[in-house]
Amino acid sequence: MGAQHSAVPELVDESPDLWDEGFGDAARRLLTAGVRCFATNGFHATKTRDITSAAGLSSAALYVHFASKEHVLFEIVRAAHKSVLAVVSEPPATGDPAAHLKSLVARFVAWHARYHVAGRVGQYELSGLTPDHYATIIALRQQTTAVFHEAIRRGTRERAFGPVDDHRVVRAILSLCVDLVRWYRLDGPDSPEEVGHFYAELALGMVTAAGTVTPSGDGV
Amino acid sequence: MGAQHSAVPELVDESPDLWDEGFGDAARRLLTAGVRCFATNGFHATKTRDITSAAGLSSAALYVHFASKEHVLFEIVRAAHKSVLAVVSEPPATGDPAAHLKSLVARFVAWHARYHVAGRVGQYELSGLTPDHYATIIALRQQTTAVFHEAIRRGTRERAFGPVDDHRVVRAILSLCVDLVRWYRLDGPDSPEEVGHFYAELALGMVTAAGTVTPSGDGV
DNA sequence: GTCTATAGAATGATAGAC
DNA sequence: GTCTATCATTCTATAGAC
Repeated sequence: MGAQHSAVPELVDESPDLWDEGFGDAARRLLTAGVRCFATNGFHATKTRDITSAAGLSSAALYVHFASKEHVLFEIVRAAHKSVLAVVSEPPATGDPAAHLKSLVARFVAWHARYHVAGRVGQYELSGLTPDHYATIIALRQQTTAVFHEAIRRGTRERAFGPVDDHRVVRAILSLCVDLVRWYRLDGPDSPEEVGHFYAELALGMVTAAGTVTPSGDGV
Repeated sequence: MGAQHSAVPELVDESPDLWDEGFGDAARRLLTAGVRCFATNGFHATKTRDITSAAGLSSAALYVHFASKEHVLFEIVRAAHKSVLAVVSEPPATGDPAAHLKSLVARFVAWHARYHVAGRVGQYELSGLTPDHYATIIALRQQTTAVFHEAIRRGTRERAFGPVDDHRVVRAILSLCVDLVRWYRLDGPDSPEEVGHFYAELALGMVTAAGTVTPSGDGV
């Protein structure tokens, strides 16, 4: 009952590597193989032999480059979250709050489209991490979330957005943007940048037209 | 390295059972225990003993009620998807396309909030299913998706919505609504119905104000 | 239907040669 | 650094008593 009987479709992944310069060639091949395996079948369903054979190595070779299977997962998840944080931390081209938010969302979404395979692992395989590694990832994720909070707060402060609920809107935008790793395909009709622009407009709509609903209450 | 060392936080789940009337008391306890285990640690990380001990039974008792661990997963996922389909299939109270869509989204979101634990399993553990069972679930999911497509198409047909891209908007709305199972807590500030109403407004904003972006193009 | 005991298979990680 | 061989463990599922 291994990966060979998997019901989930194969993934197309032509995205560039995310790995640190410090990794050698064999280690990078193991990480690349690990992403594919973990994204398709999950961390616990992936056998160390699945990773090593996909990387063209024997089963023992993994332990020359990584302390354990969990360390392979950790390096993948950390690289993904560091890459996302770097992308959202780029200064936007303009000072307008609406354009600022749109630029932020477009970059965030384009990343998740291009790296949708690594994005799945980074979002859905966190339960395979040790508590220490899990805490490290959550800290990185909070830095990314903080960038969105600041963009929203700035828009409301400068009266560019409606009186939206900060936390609810940020959660909604992040949900919208992250979930596309579940369905996006690089061989589909839309490029990562096209999806990014489309979702940027949707996000702006959340903080202007429909986002101006009164916080709490019974929703009437 | 079992569930006892898990890094992920405990889940609060006070939602009613989803199980068919055909299941006896022990089988229902096993399904309820299975949902918690699968949602917290994933299908493959969950051992049959985790489920049976949480249900107050010996490890062999599982096989009296289910053919395998995978069958427990399948019954859980099927029950969740059937319940969702029933909820979105309820006829809305009004004939207005905007109110129709809002009612649909509100019900869909309230379900995912109330059953967020089962919702996680239904969305993120599908790779644990056999190909046959996977196909059964995908068929159920497509019926639910079709309800959203029809609601959007009706709004554009009757000029109540902007000229939105059908598939892109449906995917965006479903992403927004489904992803909340990753973060929603029943002991948080918002009730399932409150989140449902809030997200209904966001979804309406997607098909009116910001949704009227030109399909495809370079996004300018 | 539930239990104890265990068969049988698979897996993460290691030993040691080259 | 890579390999072959294997250990020690863990886990699903079954056998058979009550």
